[in-house]
Amino acid sequence: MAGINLDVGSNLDDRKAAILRAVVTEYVETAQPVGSQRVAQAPDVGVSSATVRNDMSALEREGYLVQPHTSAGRIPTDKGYRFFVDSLAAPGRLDPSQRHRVSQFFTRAHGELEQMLEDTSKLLSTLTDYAAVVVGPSHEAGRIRSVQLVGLTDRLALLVVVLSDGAVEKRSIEVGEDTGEARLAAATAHLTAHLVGRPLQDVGPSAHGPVAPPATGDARTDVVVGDAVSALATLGGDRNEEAEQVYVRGASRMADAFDAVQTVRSVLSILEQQYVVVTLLRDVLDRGLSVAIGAELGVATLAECSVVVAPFDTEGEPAGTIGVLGPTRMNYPQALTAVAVVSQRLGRHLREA
Amino acid sequence: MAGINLDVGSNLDDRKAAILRAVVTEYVETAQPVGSQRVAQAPDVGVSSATVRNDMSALEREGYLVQPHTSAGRIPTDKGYRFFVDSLAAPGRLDPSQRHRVSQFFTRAHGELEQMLEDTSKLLSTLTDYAAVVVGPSHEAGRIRSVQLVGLTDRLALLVVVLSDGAVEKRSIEVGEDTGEARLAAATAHLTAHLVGRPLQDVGPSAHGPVAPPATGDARTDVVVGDAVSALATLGGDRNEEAEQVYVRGASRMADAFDAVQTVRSVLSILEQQYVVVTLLRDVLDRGLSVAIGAELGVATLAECSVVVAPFDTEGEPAGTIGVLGPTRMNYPQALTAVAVVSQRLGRHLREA
DNA sequence: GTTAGCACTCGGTAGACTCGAGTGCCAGCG
DNA sequence: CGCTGGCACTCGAGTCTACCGAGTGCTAAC
Repeated sequence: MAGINLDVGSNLDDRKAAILRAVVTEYVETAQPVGSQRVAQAPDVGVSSATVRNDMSALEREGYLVQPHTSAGRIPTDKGYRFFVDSLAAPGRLDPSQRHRVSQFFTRAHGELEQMLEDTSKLLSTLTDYAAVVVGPSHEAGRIRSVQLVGLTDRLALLVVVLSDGAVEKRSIEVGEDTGEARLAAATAHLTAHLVGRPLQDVGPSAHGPVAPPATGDARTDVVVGDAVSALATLGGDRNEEAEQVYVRGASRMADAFDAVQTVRSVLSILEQQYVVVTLLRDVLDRGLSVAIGAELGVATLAECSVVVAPFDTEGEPAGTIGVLGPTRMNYPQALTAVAVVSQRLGRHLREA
Repeated sequence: MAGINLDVGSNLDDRKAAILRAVVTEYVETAQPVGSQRVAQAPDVGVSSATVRNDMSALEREGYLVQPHTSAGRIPTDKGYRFFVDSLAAPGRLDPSQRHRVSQFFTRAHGELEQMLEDTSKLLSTLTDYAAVVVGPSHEAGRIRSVQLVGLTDRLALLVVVLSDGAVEKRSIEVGEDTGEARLAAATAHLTAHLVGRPLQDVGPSAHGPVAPPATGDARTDVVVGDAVSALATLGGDRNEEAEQVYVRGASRMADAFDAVQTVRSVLSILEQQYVVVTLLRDVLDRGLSVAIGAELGVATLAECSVVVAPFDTEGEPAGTIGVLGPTRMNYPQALTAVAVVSQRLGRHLREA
């Protein structure tokens, strides 16, 4: 009956929670270890520094805080940040100037999806002052909407495929010298007749499983068609693996976030590996999180980084992911609202376009 | 008659030149100010350290070297690097392991131009350990090879344009709800008939100058055609300004090159502005240079950087530019050969593809 | 349970000192 | 005459010490 706060590591005293919040807030702002005195001055901590000291040493024992050295202030651990983030209310509103910027951006926005996603990444990066990532829709389920062979030179033709989601892919194929426009047109017609409407995945070099169109009756045309189908197959293959559109912007801002050049270097080099970044975001979402902090990311070189993510969707369907990568010492409330607002508006914008 | 080396700033004594070269080489390697003793040990400087000292102080007077502090070794100035670079023989050969890597790369290389250029940028970056830039061909002179309207949804169609150089561009346009496949096909046929073969630039909204196709006789089809032409016009516009394909890779390597985080930050932020990077490379080439050193770049924040560039061409025609951005303290011989070799092989590869 | 007070810790800074790499200059040598 | 060995000098970097003060943990009092 007496002890309300005997549980270790899960729930905290109201006061301890307030103290922890104060430490996080202060540390995020100043990047300096926070002392009891300063915490005692925080508005929603109505006790003396001595009391704060007691609670802080308890918080340290419970793993929420650490001291860089004896007799220095404290800084939050990953666990401390985690508590802080979990205790945040629903994302608030952006400050007016940022709201304005976001509005401007989305009312002025135009153009193709790719451009849109890239610009969104830039926007998010400037809003938060961290690196931003936007992952576009994966086309896995795309159906072929149009197939066309366009002659470029005597021996070179371009296969252009339009998928149902508006993506356009191309692949050049070599053709025999005597392949005129007529034959290309015939091949195009043949491909169109047999492949439009099918999922890209289904197309492959006949034999086993994947669909290939039947012979046309003209041997040379068949060769062209065959080459085109092979090209289509490689296209389908490519897309499954890693062909998601990824836009990482504002990586340079990571240089401000850390003062060890070595850290900057390793973080940047991660950001250059798009595949890793995508996996990272996906993992976080798969775990049902919207924030991953330090070691939670599971990447050693990102031990000092956190990620804030949100999916966006267009017509009810999940369409992609946006996220922010910053130091663990991140302004989480700000980042969370920025990510939430942008993902929402992006989805809406795409739905309307 | 007597004084052979009275000219200041242009030609140097053989010995002074050797000394300067030694300083540059040594400094590039160690990043430490170079003392007379060490220079005296260099193979092609056959004099004592005292003599070297005299020459070094002369070189300092002439602006090729500076002392960070009295009684420290010397480091090269931009002018010193410039002399060093100008005195280099024609680019040599890569070391065997790198030759191997380049060969591997180009024999295995396949796929579309864009992918090729991006990969080349990565290659160049790993070869040199600096940031690499590849600027693809600008399509300014591209002629329209194919125009096609593909229906995506009831009210959305995609305009797909193939240009003579193999580039594919798309733009979505809104259409009336009752625009069926038939009407799109009609519009496509009409556009094809009137626009294929024309330069993209020439296409515009009728009135003045630019070409627009005549009316079809069907009002609703004309609307679609009109919209498509407008979209084409914006496409042409976009491309002129900044639509060059730019691939900057290996930016993270800049973090190793400097130890001031501030410098890293500003260099990275330049690299993120593709437009600036492209302009930079173009300027260097326009000046007829293949290397620009420090202040020569004309960008204050790149005072500690140098650039090595080379154009590459496909069929005699200049097709693009590749380059490397590193610290002024750069391994110029290495970078020069890497850039030369890669630009040459890239050109050859594209010609053959 | 909270607070004021106090002794204690220890990182960071400033000053004194040393060490040594590197210089400039000079006198002597070939 | 140009090169070289020698020498006095400079000055940054590293080491050591002392000191200050922010911050702590503990204890005794409220």
